Amino acid sequence: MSDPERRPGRAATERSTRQKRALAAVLDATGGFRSANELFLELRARGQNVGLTTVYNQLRALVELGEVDAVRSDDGETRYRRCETGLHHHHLTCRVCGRTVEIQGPEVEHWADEMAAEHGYVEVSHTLEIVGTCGSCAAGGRRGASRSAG
Amino acid sequence: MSDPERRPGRAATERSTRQKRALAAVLDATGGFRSANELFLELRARGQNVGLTTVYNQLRALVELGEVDAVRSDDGETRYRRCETGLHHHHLTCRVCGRTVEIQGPEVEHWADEMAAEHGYVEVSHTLEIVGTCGSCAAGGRRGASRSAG
DNA sequence: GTAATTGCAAAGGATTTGCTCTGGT
DNA sequence: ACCAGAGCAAATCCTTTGCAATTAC
Repeated sequence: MSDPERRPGRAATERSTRQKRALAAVLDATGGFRSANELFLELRARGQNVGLTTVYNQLRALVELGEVDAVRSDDGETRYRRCETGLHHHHLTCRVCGRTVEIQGPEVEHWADEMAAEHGYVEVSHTLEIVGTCGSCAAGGRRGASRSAG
Repeated sequence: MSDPERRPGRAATERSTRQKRALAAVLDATGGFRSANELFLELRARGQNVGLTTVYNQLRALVELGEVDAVRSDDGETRYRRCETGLHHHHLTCRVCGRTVEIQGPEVEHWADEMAAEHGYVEVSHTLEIVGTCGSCAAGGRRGASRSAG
């Protein structure tokens, strides 16, 4: 009995493998968010054949460990990127170009906890997403018509 | 050939139908976000049998028309709610029994706008969801739900 | 040696599309 | 009548799971 949360066959982070190292390298090399598939492709491009399943498994493990950030994009994909800070933070995303900025708000965290406590809620967690049009996109006169087909 | 954007068989908003009215009614009745399936089930509960496909089609059309807001939740579902043109409130939801409390936070609204402005973002909107375990549920059978991040 | 890990094949779940029938105007 | 709209069935897309083979330690 080691970890009651672990299911057989699913990845954890106990042993160092070629695949884990390769994925970590790609995550390090890319500053922004990437979908699991993009990471998978990038690994191939680097000559590191890592199974898509493994990419997903590792990504999930990393998210649980808080080492990677996961965000759902409008088209249904989950995009990942290495966390810049281990702290809890939120994202400010541009609805046109997708540029994302990590922001922190102690006030918000506090407010959320306070509200929850006030109503007798415990084990609270929250999600806050801010979407807007970034300066460049707003200036470029580009309409927010990035909404094309999926 | 009237609307070049429209594909055959897909819903628009030209004719009034029983289904559209039913969906609109449910959206009106529920202040918060609901998944397509929840709306579908709610319609059934009301004795209004509307196909799930139709719910999806209408929801999509409404989102495109800007009458409904769509947000992706962490578990992969898209949740919808009628757009409110005024100050919106947030929801504090119990992860066990689903009890929901409406809360308002002028500070948060302000903070979000401030953050966005600070980074040069305009036309900002945000979504905030707080999830926890309410008093009753915490007192009763507790679960080791480890939902984090957000 | 042995449990952790990989990754193919297949399953799953949400959402969309093909297509045909229904119904609003 | 005529075409927007409804909705079943099947297809898609992203992600997870079953499980046998592989590999780190």
